[in-house]
Amino acid sequence: MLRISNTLTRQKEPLNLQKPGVVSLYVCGATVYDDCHIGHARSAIVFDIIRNYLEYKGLRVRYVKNYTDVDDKIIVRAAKEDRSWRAVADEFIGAYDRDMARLGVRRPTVAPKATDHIPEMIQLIETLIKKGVAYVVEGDVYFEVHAFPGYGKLSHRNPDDLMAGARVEVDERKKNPLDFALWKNSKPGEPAWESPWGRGRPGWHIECSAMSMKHLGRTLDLHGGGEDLVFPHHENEVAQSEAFTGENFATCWVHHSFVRMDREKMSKSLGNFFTVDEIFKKSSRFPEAVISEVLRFYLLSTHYRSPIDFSNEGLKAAKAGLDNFYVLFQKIDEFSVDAGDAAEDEALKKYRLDFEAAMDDDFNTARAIGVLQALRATANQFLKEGSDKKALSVAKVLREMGQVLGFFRLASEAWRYQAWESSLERRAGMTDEQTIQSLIKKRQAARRDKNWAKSDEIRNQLAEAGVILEDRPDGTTRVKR
RNA sequence: GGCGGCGUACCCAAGUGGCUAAGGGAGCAGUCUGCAAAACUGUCAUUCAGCGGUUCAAAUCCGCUCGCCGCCUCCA
Repeated sequence: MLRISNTLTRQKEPLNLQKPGVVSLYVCGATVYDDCHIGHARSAIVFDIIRNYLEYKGLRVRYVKNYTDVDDKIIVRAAKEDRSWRAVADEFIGAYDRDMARLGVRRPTVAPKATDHIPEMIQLIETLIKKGVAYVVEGDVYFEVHAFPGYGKLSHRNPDDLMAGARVEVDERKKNPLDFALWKNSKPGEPAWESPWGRGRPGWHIECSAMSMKHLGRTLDLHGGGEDLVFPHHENEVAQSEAFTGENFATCWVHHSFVRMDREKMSKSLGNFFTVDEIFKKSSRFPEAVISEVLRFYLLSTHYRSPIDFSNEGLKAAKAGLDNFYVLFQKIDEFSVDAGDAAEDEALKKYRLDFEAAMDDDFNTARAIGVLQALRATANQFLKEGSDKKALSVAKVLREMGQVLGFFRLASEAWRYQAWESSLERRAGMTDEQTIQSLIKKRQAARRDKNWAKSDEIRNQLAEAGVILEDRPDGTTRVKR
C-alpha cells in the first residue's frame, strides 16, 4: 500500500482521498521573473513522477500547478528593463514551459495564472474580513495570525516563539509582526486591480488558496512544494483557507528537499545556480532528450526528501548508468525477436512487486532504480544464455516501469554513447560526414590487410575529432559520437 | 535562540531492530578483440561519524560528543 510522508503529521501515511479513485494535487509553481534552475527542475520532476505513479496505480490525477505572475520581483525586473510587468511575466512563462517540455515533464491538468483569479481572491479576502480574521489598514489588508488558533500546525512552530525572533520585520501598522498581507495597495506604475480597499494587488499567499480551491475544491488530497515553502507560505495558505472554509485545506503535504551546490542550497540569491537552459546548452552535443533523461536519472537517484549535491561527476555517473540500459535495448532491438506471449513469469512478477514496494514507500525512486538495474541484469543473463524471447519480455517490463520514472523514452538507436564529460569540451572540425565515412572505409581496408599501424592511426585521428569506433565481431564497425 | 534534517566503501546512494549491509559510477581481474572499445562476468564495507546504553539481536531504538545542512526574510 502506498504511504506518503506528510509534513502535517510528520508521519508516513496512506493516501486518504476525498473521492475514491481521484487524486487532487496542487503544487506551488514558479514565480516567473527569470529562467528556472536545476532546483525548479527537481521540483517539477518529483511531482511528475508522483503523478505518473499514482496513475500507474490506476488513480485519476487532477494536477494543478500555478504561475505566480504578479510579484515584487517581476515588478523590479520590469522597471529595470523599462518594460511592462506583463511582458516580463509572459516571457518567463514561455521560458518555463519550454524548459519543462525539454525536461519531459508533462503539463499539469490545469496551469492557472494568479492574475486570472483576482475576483476569486477579492472574494476570499472580503469573507476573511467579515469573519474577523483580517483587517484593513490604509488600502492594505492583513491576515491576523492570532485570530486563527491553528496557526503553526503545519510547520510545527509556535507563533510566540517566532515573535521572539529578531528577523521579523517591524511594521507599526500591523497588529502583530507575523500578520501577513492579503492585499497590497499599489504604488503608481505597479500592477493594480480595483478592489473594495482601493486599487491594489494580491499578496503572495492568497493566490494559491484561490487557485487551488477554484480548480480542486475546498480540501486537497495532496499539496506539494519545496521544503522552503513550509513556512511561511504554506502555513499561511492553511490559515487563510481554513479560516475561510472551516474545513481542512489539505489532507497531506508533500515537501521535497533542495538541490545544493558545494553543500549549500542552490538559489538565486546566493548566485550558485545553473539554469536548466544552461545545462542544455553546455551539453548540446547530445540530443535534448538524452540530456533530459540524464538529468532526470540523476535527480531521481536520490530520494526526494534528501538534499542532492549537483555536480558534473554526478551527471557523468547518471549518463553511464543510463548507457547500460540503452545498450541492452539496442541489443534486443538488433535481435529482433518477435514479441511472443505477454504472460509474465514468476520472476518477472517479483520484480514488479519490488518496484511497486519501492515506489509505495514514499516514492523511493532510488530503490526503484535498483530494481530496474536488477531487471537489466536478468535480461542480460537471458541474452547470454540465448533465451532471446525471455530477454525481450524482461526488457518490456523494464521499459514500462522505467517510463513511470520518465526513462527510456528514446529509441535505442537515438541514444548517444559518447562520454558525458566530452560534451562540455569544444571540438574542432570533422563534422563532415563524408570525411568520416571515407576514413572509416580506409581503416577497414587497412584492417583487412592486417595493417594495424595504419588502422590505429586512423582510429586515433577520428577519436580526436570525437568519433569513437567499435569493431564488432561480424567485421562491421560501429560509430559512436 | 526556536524547529527540523543529515553523517553508510574512492564517489553517489538504498537500507530505520533479526537471512551473507541493495544498486550505480570509478578501480581491478577474467571473457571477447590483431590491439582496443563496448558489453558481459567476477571482485571491491566483518562494518555503518565517535563514545556509551537498551536488547537474545542495532547502521537501525535511547543518551552524549563531533561535523555538516535547511527553515524561522523572497525562494523549488
